[in-house]
Amino acid sequence: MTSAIGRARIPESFDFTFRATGTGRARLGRLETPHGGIDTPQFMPVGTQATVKSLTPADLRTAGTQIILANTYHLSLRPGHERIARLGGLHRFMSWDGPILTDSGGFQVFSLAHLRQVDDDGVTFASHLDGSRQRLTPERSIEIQEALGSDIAMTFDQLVDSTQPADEVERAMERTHHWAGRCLTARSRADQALFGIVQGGVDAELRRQSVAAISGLPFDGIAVGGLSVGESKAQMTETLDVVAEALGSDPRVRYLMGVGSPPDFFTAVERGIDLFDCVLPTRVARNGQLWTSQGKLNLRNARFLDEPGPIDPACGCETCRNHSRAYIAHLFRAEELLAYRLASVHNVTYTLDLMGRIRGALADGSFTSLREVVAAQFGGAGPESISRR
RNA sequence: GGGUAGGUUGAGCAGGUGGUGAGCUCCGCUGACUGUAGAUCAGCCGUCUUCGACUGUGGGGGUUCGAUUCCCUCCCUGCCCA
Repeated sequence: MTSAIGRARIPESFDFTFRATGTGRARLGRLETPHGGIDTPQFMPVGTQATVKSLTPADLRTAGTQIILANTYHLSLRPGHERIARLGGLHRFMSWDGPILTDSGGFQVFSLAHLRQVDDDGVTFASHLDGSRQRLTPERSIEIQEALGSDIAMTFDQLVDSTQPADEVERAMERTHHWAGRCLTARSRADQALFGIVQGGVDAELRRQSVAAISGLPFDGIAVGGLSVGESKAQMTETLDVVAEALGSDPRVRYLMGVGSPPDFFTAVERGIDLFDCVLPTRVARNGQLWTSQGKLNLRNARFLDEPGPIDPACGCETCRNHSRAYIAHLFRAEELLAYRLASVHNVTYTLDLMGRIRGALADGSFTSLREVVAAQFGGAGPESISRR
């Protein structure tokens, strides 16, 4: 094998083909991986700890899942990536034989900010489980992801929220660029793709610099990170415009990390995004919020206790075929575990169905009207800004 | 029948031994959630004309400038004894 950093081609078992659709920069594509193909635009349910919370692999399959996301940081702490490797790798461990993308732990640099210290070489965490000192570097992240055996690994990056001063955003971006090169050097598996991550906050010039730096490296895909972390919708849209313009005709698959809501998908697909992941569909499901052809429902609201119909008459998921709103509302009140599964089954199905509808609309030219329908259901363009605790 | 401990806002409690009881936890109502330390978090949760005001400590009466507190009486509940 040639040195990893010099390899410009996607690993042998990977392939991404796409075609322009005539709708903005939107593309229709197909990404092949060792564990199966992915139709794009596509959404990846998040299974941080080797499980999409409350769902079985069979549930995921039935919902139409083509690829899931799992997490380097969490799995390295528990049960440990070496243990997962000994048990045959992540696919066998969790009994999911479809494609898996692993996040690098970079997001935890952001979400666990109060438990870590960043330096130019890497990040030291105090484990959220037992406080023990944990070191994550680009090399270490790749080592863990290779042990897990995901189909797609992500580079270790640093993201900052939009409230940070400009020099802090720039410094995190430059670290991300250095770390990107180190990740490429560290990779050793030919059956695992590696995606670079563009950072730069909401500053157009920094984003252009970051696109130039990351797209100039031989990554198998390009991710856009550092969005949906507190900036306004307008800022996210503008940043996606800048990134799309800067990427130009780059043929690699494009992944917008951590997005999103139904209206967000349209914003991003129009700007050339092929892949999404987000905890939103599964997290809000566990908190009683169900996404439907009539918009968002909060099943904790009293009125649902007396409604005999399904969550969404337009949905064919297990939940909607078999259970009433009244029943699910009852399960939430009683804190019965089935509530979480039924709600998650529905929201994942809704989200993946929506992706399918988006692909269909791109194919037949009805994207714009679909976007308007969904925007009407979900309150226009959604919240003015993306909040975060 | 005798004794004893109690009765505080839907429930369970805290507090208060003469000087402004609306405090907590449930329940309930509503909202939030965007590369998951999240089956979580936040607000509200007696009434009203809600930056404030009023009402409320089982019922009634008394003492007092002032009573949840002291006195009388009645009602209700738990436990013990007959």
